[in-house]
Amino acid sequence: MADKEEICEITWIDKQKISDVKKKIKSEDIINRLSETFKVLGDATRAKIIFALLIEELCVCEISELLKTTKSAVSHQLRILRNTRLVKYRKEGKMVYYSLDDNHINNILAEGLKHIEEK
Amino acid sequence: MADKEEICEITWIDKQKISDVKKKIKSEDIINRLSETFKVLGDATRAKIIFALLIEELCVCEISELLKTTKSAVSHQLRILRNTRLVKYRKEGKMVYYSLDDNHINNILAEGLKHIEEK
DNA sequence: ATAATGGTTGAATAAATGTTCAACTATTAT
DNA sequence: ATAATAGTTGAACATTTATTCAACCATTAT
Repeated sequence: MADKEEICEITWIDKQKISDVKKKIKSEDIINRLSETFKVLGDATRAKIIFALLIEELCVCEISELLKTTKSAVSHQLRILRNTRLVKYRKEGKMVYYSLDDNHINNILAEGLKHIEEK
Repeated sequence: MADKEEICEITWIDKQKISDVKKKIKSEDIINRLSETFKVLGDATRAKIIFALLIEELCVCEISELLKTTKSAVSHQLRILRNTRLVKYRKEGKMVYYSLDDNHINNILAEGLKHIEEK
């Protein structure tokens, strides 16, 4: 009961709870990497790109036409999607065609949709 | 074939593709709301709070102790989680206990974990 | 070789975001 | 009533982040 004032008033129970949760919680590293992934999906432009690629592969020019933004902006966002292994690409002459590079994306999006459709 | 230069060189096919994707893609509104949800999960502090609440309900003081941050910072993030209906709370005396308020969170996180564990 | 087009990149700018700090409310104990 | 504690809130600050712009590379056509 030494440092009662430090962590709420219910010190003893509190310490039990805290250390219990600390043991059971996912590792800091995993949580950080997971939140990084969600952060990537958490931008409207990138989300639109992904939903478009869910339908079929597209080149940068087509994506920028679709989103009504510059090729540069699209390219910047595609780089982020590439780095997080969410999209892959193939070159065909001058064109670069992007497509999804993760089987789980569909499931992640589907679960997210359930949340927003619920309330 | 009027505005060939505007959208890549393969104008005709391009227009077909674009309008096809435009028809099939999820509505702007849904994509925006979905990316908003992912944005909430895309912050390390909020993600840690959620993973902690996944184990058991906790008061603000316990969460701040667990994350080694101020109660203020935690409270600010909890407000965001409240507004997006990811957590709920109950008051007990001076304490406010938070818990998860969405059955889908588990699934969303699980799908996200599959992605980061894959590569 | 030169021009034109698709795409990438880095720097700069503007907007969004997270934490801190101080002041505040609400509840409990003295 | 007063003090103490749990929690919330708004403003300020620093950091991050997305878009724009210009310059650049790569590929194809003339």
